[in-house]
Amino acid sequence: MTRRSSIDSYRKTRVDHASETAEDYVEAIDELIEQEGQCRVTTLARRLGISHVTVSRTLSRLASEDLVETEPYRPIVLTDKGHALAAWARQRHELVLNFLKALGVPENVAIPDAEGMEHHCSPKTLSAMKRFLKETRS
Amino acid sequence: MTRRSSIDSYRKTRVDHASETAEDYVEAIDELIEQEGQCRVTTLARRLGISHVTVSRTLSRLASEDLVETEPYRPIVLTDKGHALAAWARQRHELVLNFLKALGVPENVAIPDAEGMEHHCSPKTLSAMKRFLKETRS
DNA sequence: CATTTAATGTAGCATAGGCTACAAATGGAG
DNA sequence: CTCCATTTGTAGCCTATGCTACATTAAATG
Ligand SMILES: [Mn+2]
Ligand SMILES: [Mn+2]
Ligand SMILES: [Mn+2]
Ligand SMILES: [Mn+2]
Repeated sequence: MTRRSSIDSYRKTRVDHASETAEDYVEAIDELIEQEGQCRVTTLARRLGISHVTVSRTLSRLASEDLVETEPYRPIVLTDKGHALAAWARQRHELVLNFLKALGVPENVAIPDAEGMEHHCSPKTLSAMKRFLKETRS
Repeated sequence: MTRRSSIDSYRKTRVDHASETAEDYVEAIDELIEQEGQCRVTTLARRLGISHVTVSRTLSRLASEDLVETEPYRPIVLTDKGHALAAWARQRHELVLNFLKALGVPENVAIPDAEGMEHHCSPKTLSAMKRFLKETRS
């Protein structure tokens, strides 16, 4: 039994990053549909702070992964799978953000930090955060 | 004043990721030098769980950023700048890990999660973690 | 010291995600 | 309906980071 913990940690982080784009996209799409009734490529690009070209290409990949459905010049639609992922990602994001705020991190720092941290929180870490929130609230 | 918070959060996360490789490399190099007296390409590749080819190429970039010094077939050396970054990264990593453990996350989950989360923790988030550790210890 | 093994480097390929410049489609105003 | 502004798509470029296959250098071993 060699020390393979570090290897596994780095691997896990790479895996987290591989799913990060998909999670952030479906999350943003879901929110935009909720807020504006539909999600267009340009709107999404503005929200993510990147060019519409990158968004368009990434959406093709997400479509091939059965997370979104796209038709030329039409609004972006989430598949059932995409919607489920979005719901999960939104819950997790909210939890991590609320946790940081409860820990005493100012909101203007907690918001950007949560955006990155959320993708690296395993179920047990999320549980610990929930526990902390419950204890703090009482 | 439009809602540009999301844009900035995504941007910040992309910036975090851009420095992540450098941070993890110098951190691992520093630890390997401490543990084994020197750091070789192969050893580093084993530790990171990637091929020696990727390590070798990435080291060229880090050398151009004045973080490491490399000579063909020689051990990897950290520059002063690289060593300073390593010291900072190690401190931060340890803090995040200890924080997660103090929060009640089992070590076998805290270790991999900390590896990714560390890169997204702003100074104020780190301060909040330190505060929590102090309060918990007492 | 010759030979084999291990370490390192190099060539070349792939994917993901940035970009600008330009082309084409859509939809609304006149 | 025509024309123009906006949206979307496409071509083509870049960097970072993964890989395998192979070449070369260094080190160990008999
Ligand atoms: Mn995110
Ligand atoms: Mn990350
Ligand atoms: Mn680290
Ligand atoms: Mn790390």
